Amino acid sequence: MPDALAPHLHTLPEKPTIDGLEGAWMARWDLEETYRFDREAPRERVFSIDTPPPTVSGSLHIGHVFSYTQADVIARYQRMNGKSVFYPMGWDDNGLPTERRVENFFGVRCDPSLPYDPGYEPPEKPGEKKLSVSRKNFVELCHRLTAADEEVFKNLWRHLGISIDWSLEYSTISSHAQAISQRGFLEMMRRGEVYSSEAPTLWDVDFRTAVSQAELEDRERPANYHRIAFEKADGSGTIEIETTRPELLASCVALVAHPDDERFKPLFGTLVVTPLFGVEVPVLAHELADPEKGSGIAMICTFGDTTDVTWWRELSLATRALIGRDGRFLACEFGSENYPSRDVKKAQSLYAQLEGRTVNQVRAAVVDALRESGELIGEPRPITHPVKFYEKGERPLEIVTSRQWFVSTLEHRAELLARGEQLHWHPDFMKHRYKSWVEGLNVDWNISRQRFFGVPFPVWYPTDAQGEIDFDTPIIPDIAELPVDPSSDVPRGYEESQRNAPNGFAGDPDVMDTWATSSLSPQIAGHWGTDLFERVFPMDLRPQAHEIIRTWLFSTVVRSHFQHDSLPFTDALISGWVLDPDRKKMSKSVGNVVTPMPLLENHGADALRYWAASGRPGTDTAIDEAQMKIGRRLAIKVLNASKFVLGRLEGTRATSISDVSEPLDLDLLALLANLIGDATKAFDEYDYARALERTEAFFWSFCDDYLELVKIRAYGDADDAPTRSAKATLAIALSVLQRLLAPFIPFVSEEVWRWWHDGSVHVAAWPALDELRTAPVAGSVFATLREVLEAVRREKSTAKVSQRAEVEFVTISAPAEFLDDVRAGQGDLKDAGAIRELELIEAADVAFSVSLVQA
RNA sequence: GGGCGCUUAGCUCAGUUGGUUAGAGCAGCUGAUUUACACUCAGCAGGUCGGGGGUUCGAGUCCCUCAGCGCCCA
Repeated sequence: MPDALAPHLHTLPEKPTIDGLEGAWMARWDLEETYRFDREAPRERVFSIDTPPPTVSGSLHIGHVFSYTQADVIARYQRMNGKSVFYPMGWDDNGLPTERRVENFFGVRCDPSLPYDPGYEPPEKPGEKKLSVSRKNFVELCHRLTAADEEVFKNLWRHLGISIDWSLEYSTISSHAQAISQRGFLEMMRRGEVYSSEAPTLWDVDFRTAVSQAELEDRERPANYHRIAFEKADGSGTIEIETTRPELLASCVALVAHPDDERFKPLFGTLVVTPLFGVEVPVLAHELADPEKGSGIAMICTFGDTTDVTWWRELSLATRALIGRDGRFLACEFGSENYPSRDVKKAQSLYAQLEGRTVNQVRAAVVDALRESGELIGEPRPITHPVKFYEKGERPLEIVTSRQWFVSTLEHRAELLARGEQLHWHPDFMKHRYKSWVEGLNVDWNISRQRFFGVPFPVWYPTDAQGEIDFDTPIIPDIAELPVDPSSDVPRGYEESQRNAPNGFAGDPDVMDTWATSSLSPQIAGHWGTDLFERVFPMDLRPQAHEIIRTWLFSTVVRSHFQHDSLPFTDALISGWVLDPDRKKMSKSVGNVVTPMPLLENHGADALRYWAASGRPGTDTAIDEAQMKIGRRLAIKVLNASKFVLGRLEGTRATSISDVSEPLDLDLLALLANLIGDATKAFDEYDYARALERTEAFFWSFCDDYLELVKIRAYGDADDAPTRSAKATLAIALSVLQRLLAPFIPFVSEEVWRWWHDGSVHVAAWPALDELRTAPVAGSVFATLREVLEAVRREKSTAKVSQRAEVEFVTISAPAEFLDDVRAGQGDLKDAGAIRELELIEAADVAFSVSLVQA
């Protein structure tokens, strides 16, 4: 920049305003392709960002502004730093949230058994009762609605000035993303990192799908302890257990107590008989039985909770699963091999009343029956305890046995922990979230969902002569054929007529978990398989919120570890939460969710960005409109100060750094050099908030003190050395400050930059120390002059006169060095303070005496 | 139960490897007022740095302990 400052001033506006800047610059950036990624840039000149693809079916909220601004500030810094920034935007549009939104928006429901209707149009308004549509029609409606939702999000990012290269836009349900997901799956299959198995799985009975460990949450729920008597098989008495789930009595396969529990030691290996159903079950020992809980001995049912699954597996117990996929009790026949009973007739007649009913209904019926038979001891005792829910669900999860695809994570736990150590976390302490999650994994990652709008598994299965599916020898397509939809595509060597027929084939009916797709965001955005991928992978930065460390971050690390033997990104920038103004977490149920658009309209994009960039990485931050107003004030100040400085430069010969000669000016440049060093270091450490804070403080002091000191000198009728020194310094400082502020307040920065430059500030070079060619050590002239000026201002304030009021003389008693500084800038000081005379007296301590001109 | 973070002025937050008298902004109060900016400027006031103990010449900062708030994992 630098050597020829004030080259060609464009016209300065008479009355500059920040209103309307957004629309104008948004359009101009599009036109000039300011944020376009240079496809030819070599890897070392690329800065690639693994942008979080938002779920467009979720509501837009202020958290998006917060987190995406923090990433954008880094992107803009890197771009100015000479990097070609790979900054794509993706939309995570598949999955349950979209399905649910489509169901409500159009008033439809997916019924996969229906045939496709090519001319289908949903009703104008959703009716009372949901209309059933085919799977393909349903998926089409999902595409239609997400396309509209994406526009809303895109509009916000553009208004916020997020410097996305929109030519890199992707969606996780596109055909490209499906092909990548399916390829990723097939390669894991080839390497033996996925497997399918029929196993007890956590199941949401409303959504009728399996869910993974990462999607669980514990909720405190009221329940009742029921004390129930089991008769010993030899008739020698009873054992009392306590359970919160008496409805599962018919599923009971054993009782269990801790191996060291003296109360039950003599009973281990003996049999007891379940009440009501008369089934003989063993009494067993296992460490997971908690002697403190209930009566110290528990009933194992298949399956009441995940501990039951562990017991069932480790103790090799019978399976008496009675809850179906819809949460209702299945049929069963007492007296059959798996359901023996001492009193088949009694058991069957009771169970006949339970079959087909819900969990709550069965619980009530069983408790009544126990009360009647006298086997319920006392009355149910209310407690509250944590119950596992699907995070988006409304009823407790059940455990249902079904066939699912799993990714083997447990056996790779140590490697995955090592990856977490290898990753650079910002802030560093966020790595504990990852660590404790990986350490707490207890099941492999279930990636199958029994849903519709998602990436299908690229797998078919042969059927035998009886039409039974052989899951052990799946039929898979070639990579080149992807994406495939096994529910409509036919595997090689088969014909459509053989679908679900004996000696034919069957397509895998499930779709992948959304995280199984979005965990490939680097591969999808970077076009895995092309040279682009080599230029952007591993990504330089993964910006994201902390609540999805266990899902998105973890799953991306897993996929990259398996596929590329590397981390998917070197650095993770973890944003905090946005809290409501009362520092409460925002949530839909509380109704305190804040939408960004009104704030954006009221305060402007630069103001919102200022607030967001003031929040340090990982720190939860309350919505603070006062802070936004300060950002707006800063933007306005930048506008006015720029106009003032550039007005001084108008019509003068171009200045250069070699014109800077006055001690005050040299000092300012040295301080500016310090600022550049601080801000650059802070950015390199992802501490953008610190860079902002330093730059902002400098800028205000530049305006209130430096400008005040030199404004008269800079007027200079004569084009003499002191005047040229001031003008050169003003030009350099303005140029540097505009660039340092550009990542934070891009709209106003661009506006003022273009008053005197042709290109965009956002692709201008980040300020470098060698632009200033000045002594790295700042002197004290500026600080000294400021101190004297403050004393003069204080005197005038106390006297309640104008700051422009004249001062007869100022007596300064101070050490020699201080007086030298004053002498070095006494002309500026007299101008700024309207001081007639300075009297300098050498003394040990600094003291001032200010005499105002009497009115 | 294990872990992480936070606790500094009325509010929101800085405070780097321990080092002068703990800082900023906002709010408050007192003023100023046409030559960049009222979307302005100046000044003032406001803090036993959550409690207790320790290390040190010296602690907001390091160690121990207790408490409160928030979150993560089980």
